[in-house]
Amino acid sequence: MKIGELAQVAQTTVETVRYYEKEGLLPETARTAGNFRVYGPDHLERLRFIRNCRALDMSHGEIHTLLGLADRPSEGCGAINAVFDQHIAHVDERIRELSYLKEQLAALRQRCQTESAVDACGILQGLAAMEAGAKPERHTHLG
Amino acid sequence: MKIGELAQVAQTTVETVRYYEKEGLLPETARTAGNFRVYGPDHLERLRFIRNCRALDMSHGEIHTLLGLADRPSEGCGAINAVFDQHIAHVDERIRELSYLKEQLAALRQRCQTESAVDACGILQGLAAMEAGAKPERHTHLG
DNA sequence: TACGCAACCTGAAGTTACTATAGAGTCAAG
DNA sequence: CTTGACTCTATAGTAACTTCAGGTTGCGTA
Repeated sequence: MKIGELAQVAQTTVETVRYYEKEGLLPETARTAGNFRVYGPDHLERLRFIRNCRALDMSHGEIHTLLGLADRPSEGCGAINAVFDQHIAHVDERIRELSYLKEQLAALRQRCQTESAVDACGILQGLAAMEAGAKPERHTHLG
Repeated sequence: MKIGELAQVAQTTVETVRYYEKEGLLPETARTAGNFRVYGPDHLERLRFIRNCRALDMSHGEIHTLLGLADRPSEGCGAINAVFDQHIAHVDERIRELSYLKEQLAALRQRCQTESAVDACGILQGLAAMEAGAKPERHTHLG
């Protein structure tokens, strides 16, 4: 099949497929006489794998590692589990960060329940007065 | 004061300050004879405000809107509350998304508790078999 | 056979909020 | 007068794409 069909059955876009090829997540394919990319079932399976990893918010680096490990079946899956566990830790940490943000936001929101004048707006006052301190280091690639 | 001191007291970096100026979040300043930027207390207050908004993961767009509203005190703070509420909704939505991800990840992780061979690794099988479907539309700028 | 149109090709630029680097100028102290 | 810290501008890099410009290919049809 050609790239358009591949993209469609894998629920993604043509541009994304070409991008994955350029990034080395998908291998370069054979071409037709007219220079169109030709794909088979293996490519589809790999693309589905990648899209599923992305749906779980894994980074390209993590996916690349996973694909490499899957291609070397001799090594057992301990390393795979490790990548996975680390990713779960990333998600957990981001959830904790956002929950903390939500608390702060809720506290600020409390400060302006009425349609008052801007000078008296508790939210603006709060935003000006907050002491944020240095930003915490990122341990996750999740935004 | 000069840019280094400003950055230090606002807990950020010189590069970030210059970047905010270029983006229009901070106004252009007066310069010394030697072309160094000169800042006063107003600049510091505005920079602190911006950093606090960023600590709450607001986008530059949101901050720009907020600053604009704060500069026009006539209009009351209803619009400010609206920006704020929408941002809270963003954070909420992202927490829900990540919680769902976490469930899926935990379910996959269940499938490989042992140090088995890669061929039998339940995680890889799960990643290949998942039906992710089209990616949900983003209603938030949070990653 | 010629035409139109959808699908394909490459390469480059835009997105967000910075961070990092290069190369040059300024200024106060010793 | 030199050293070193600080500042300046402009440019490129980050992640994971998306968008765009400008040009082929290939199929259906008149």
